[in-house]
Amino acid sequence: MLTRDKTAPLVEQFRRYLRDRRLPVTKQRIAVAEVLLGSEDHPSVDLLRQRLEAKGLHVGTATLYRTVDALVKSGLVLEHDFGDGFRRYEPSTPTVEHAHLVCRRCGGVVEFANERLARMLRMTADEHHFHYERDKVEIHGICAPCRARDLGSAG
Amino acid sequence: MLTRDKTAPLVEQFRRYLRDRRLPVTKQRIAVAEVLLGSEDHPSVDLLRQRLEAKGLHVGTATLYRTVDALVKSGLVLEHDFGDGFRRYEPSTPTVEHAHLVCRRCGGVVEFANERLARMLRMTADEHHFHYERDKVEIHGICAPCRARDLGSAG
DNA sequence: TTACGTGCAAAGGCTTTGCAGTCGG
DNA sequence: CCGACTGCAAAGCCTTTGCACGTAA
Repeated sequence: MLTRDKTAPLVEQFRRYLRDRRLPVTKQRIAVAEVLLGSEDHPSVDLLRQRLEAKGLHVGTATLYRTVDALVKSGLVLEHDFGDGFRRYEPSTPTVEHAHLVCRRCGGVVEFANERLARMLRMTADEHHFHYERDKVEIHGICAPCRARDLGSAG
Repeated sequence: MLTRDKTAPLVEQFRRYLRDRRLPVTKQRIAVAEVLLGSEDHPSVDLLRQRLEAKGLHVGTATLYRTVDALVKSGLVLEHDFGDGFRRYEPSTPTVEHAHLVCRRCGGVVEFANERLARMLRMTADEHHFHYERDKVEIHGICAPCRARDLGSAG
């Protein structure tokens, strides 16, 4: 399966991360890693739980949160807060800088990459003698499908 | 007092906003509006409560949250979530586009304006057939004073 | 074996809601 | 007067913590 091909090496990296600091590689941790690192969207902890459940895997809430934390600390996963009242996560693809288009109608998130934008932000940080660590760029509004739906029904 | 001069008209706008939709102009609402619209930083609800208390004004939690909501809906106040676990607010100054530099050491927030950045984001939204409503740009890292402190104590 | 993980349930922190009493217009 | 507001307290939601038991190495 093609998806497996992309996910497996990431899970392997997580295994290494755990081994390197002499932390046990448990089935729960691997289950969470596989589901999250194999996600192509921005799932919340609750959504991850649902996906695990769907695969017949039950992982306790605390373990789920703790494992997601570990994945974030390992650098393999990015944490987001789009203002939904909960956090969302995504596998981090270190080479591609990207920001998010967040639709307030359907809650959908589309990614976009922009080199110039990234450079501009680093420059700005420099200008303010601010040590850049990371940035967050979001555009909030209505996505194309939702716009079309609006036009279809109301206009 | 000079600060008063900037705040008063904003409070007046809020009064109008309330009157326009036949909502009561209560002393609590005006108290919250004065403190929030007069803030030059990004206070949380809890900080607003402290500032009100300091002025000898007690406003119930629910009322405080509801009034802040009203101020956000009126467009006079912007809501932020910098990932502290709570929301922060600031008077919106519609003419000045600005983004935030958030220090993860001291929690301080510095604003910066960037026309080009703003234009670029609108363009990006367009390219994705996304209806732009607002954006959120944050740079996270360590601010100059905290960097200096680090260098001073750690070498 | 032993340190760390796991799951459950309880606690926490911020925010919202329900309701009796109160007040602006 | 009436509809909306206020304050308190309780509930809600996501997340973290405490603890007895289990498991990777």
